This record gives sequence, structure tokens and C-alpha cells, in this order.
Amino acid sequence: MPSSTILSTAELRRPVVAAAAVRRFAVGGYHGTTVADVANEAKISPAYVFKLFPGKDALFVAALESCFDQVLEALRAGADRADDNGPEAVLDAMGGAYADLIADRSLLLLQVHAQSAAGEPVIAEALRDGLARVVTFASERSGASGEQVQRFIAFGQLCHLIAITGLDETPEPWARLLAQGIRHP
Amino acid sequence: MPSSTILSTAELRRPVVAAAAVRRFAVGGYHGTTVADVANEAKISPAYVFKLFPGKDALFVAALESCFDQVLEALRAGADRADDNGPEAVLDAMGGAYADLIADRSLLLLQVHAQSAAGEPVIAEALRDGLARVVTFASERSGASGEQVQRFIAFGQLCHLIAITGLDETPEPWARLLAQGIRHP
DNA sequence: TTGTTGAGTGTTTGGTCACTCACCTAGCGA
DNA sequence: TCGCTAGGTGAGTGACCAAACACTCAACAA
Repeated sequence: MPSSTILSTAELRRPVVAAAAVRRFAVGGYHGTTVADVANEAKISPAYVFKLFPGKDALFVAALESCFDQVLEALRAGADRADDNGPEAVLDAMGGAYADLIADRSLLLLQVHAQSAAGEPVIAEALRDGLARVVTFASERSGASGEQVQRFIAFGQLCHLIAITGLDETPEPWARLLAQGIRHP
Repeated sequence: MPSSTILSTAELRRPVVAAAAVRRFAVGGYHGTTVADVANEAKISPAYVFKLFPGKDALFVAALESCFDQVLEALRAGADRADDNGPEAVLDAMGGAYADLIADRSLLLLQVHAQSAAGEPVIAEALRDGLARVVTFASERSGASGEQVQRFIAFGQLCHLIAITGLDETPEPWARLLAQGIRHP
């Protein structure tokens, strides 16, 4: 199947394959997704994925890095949109921007799968790196106290749990209790 | 291998196989663990696992139920040990008991893996059931407000994140910030 | 024209996994 | 002694997957 389109170089291909990996790994997780799945999503052959990335783990790490890039960008944009410059107002604006970002669930699911796959040392390291970027940026940009930032992250994790288990659509009292005040995940 | 020991009945075997499943699934997660792994851990043949449980998913669900049984029991015991009967003191005692329970990490890891495997509907349902038991019990036993219980669960999730990424042994400031005040996870 | 290199693919391979089935054995009632 | 039932297993089977291999094709330089 020859094509008349200009071929992209490997450097340009890598990020689009990483984006395809985000979507696919978000669905199946690390062990539940095959490299062929990602290749199909990116419309290239499985073999070429192994030329762009040395192995499956590196592919997942690239996806996770892309995920945290988008999270950081959302937090930055959200903070810029805050009308008040107080720590709480900035953190609140960040939380809202994050809630909007994960509306499609891919970035959220990938983070959950990454926690599950953290037995792989390179994945645990990528997870720590991303978390470090989020915590550091949230702290410095908002000027909030340690307790406030800690609470910000804790409720982010709760938000993940609510989305994964579908608690926002569970009418029982205990579920309403957990989801109360959490921005429409 | 003939044995001189008394054979247990299938009903008695099921919970010990479920306990073996907890340990094994905690290490490899749902997709990363084979039924043969669990069979080896339980010292029976893989074929017999399929006689005790209809499939791999049912085996994982049984493990998760066993996990939440232990969590509930720990919370109950912790609450009974509280010296003050105020909501905050009871929740605090429950948190301490939970921190002690997950010292070996198996029950913690299984919950994280369950979140990752919640794409499987039966696993998502088992996760919701367990969460419902925890939230309902914590609410009723402590008499705490919705906000207090919500915060209790949120910080439990943060505790999981800290343990998984090994933040308690990370000396950098952002990690110390996140782990501050969290009971030695 | 010829040689070389990098992009990209089809196919194979070696191995693993979920699940099945025929079979064996121990006990027990008649 | 003869079944009968229930616990338990060895030996597969078909499907799938990560990774490697063996190639084709386009572009370019001498």
C-alpha cells in the first residue's frame, strides 16, 4: 500500500504514538493492553512501535508523561483564570480545571492504571515524577500551606475513586455522602 | 502424591484459596496474575481452582470480598479501642487500626489493583459493595458528619498513593509535604 | 547508475494463559 | 465385595501476545 502523503520522521511520530498509547492504556491498563492494540490505534504496524520505543514499559511511561504534561497545563491555565489570588481561590480554580480536563476519563484512568502497574520500577518512577511536578507547581503557584496542598491531592484521589466506581450516578446515601461537593467527575 | 492428611471439603477450601488469591493478586494485579499462580500459592492444581470458582473474575471478586471483610473487622476493633467516643476520636482510632492492618501491603495493593480492573463490571460492583460497607460503618459507628467521613476516605486514598509510590521514603520536600501526618504507611 | 541508509511492514516464533476433560483415588453404604 | 459420590489432578487445547526477523521501498550521494 504505497501512499502519496509525505512520511513523517520518527521524532514527529513518537508523540502521536504516545497519544494513541494514552487512549489505549486508559482502556485496558498496562497488562491488559497489547502493543498491537496501541499500534492499531496509531495506525502503524506493531513492529514499528518497537522501533520508536525500546519496549512496552517505555511506551507506557511515555503515555504517562504525556498525561502529566496535559494535567500540568490544565492546572496552569486554571490558576491563571482564578479571579482571586488567594491560595484557596487558586487551588479551587485548579481543581475546577482538573475536573474539566478529566471529563473524557482517559487521563484519569491512565493514572489509576499507573498506580496498579507501579510494581514495574520505571512506572513507579514516572508516577513519582509526575506527582512531584503536580505538587510542586500547585504549592508554588498557589502559595498554599502544606496542609492545603495535601488536602488538594487527597481529594483528587477521592475524585478518581468516585469516577471509577461511578458513584456520581449511585443514588444511595453513602454514595451521595462521598460525592458531595466534588466537581462533576 | 497421596497424603495421609484429612481432606477438607470444598466449602472449607474456598476461603483458603481466596486468601491465597489475595496474596497473589496483590502482587500481580488482575491481568498480571495467572490462575496457576493462585493455584500454586494455595498448593492445589489449577484445574481445581476452576472447580471451586467459575472463572478468574469470580476468584478475584472473592479475594476482594475477603479483603474488605478484614478491613471492616479492623475498623470495628479500632473503634472499640478508642478512649474517647467523640466522632473525631473514633475516626482517628479507625484510621490508626487501618494503618496497622495494611502494614503488609497486600490488602492495600489489592484495592488499588481492583480500581484498575474496575473495567470488568463484576469487579466494579464488588468494589462499590466494599466501599459501601466501609462508608456506612464508619458513618454509623463514629456518628461523624458527611464532611468528616468524606475526608476520612479521601485521606485513605492518599495513604494508598503514598504507600504505592514509596513517598514515605522519599526525602524531597514535596514528598514530605504529602506524607505529613499520615500514619506510617 | 550503483551503493547506502532509514522508514515502515508482514510474518513467524517461542511462550503463556484461561479453561476443559478424562481420569484417579478415598471413603462409605449395602 | 460392589458400586457410588465427591475431592482432586495430569495432560492437554485453542487463543493470544511480546518480540524478532526478513524483507520492501523511497530518498540521496557519488
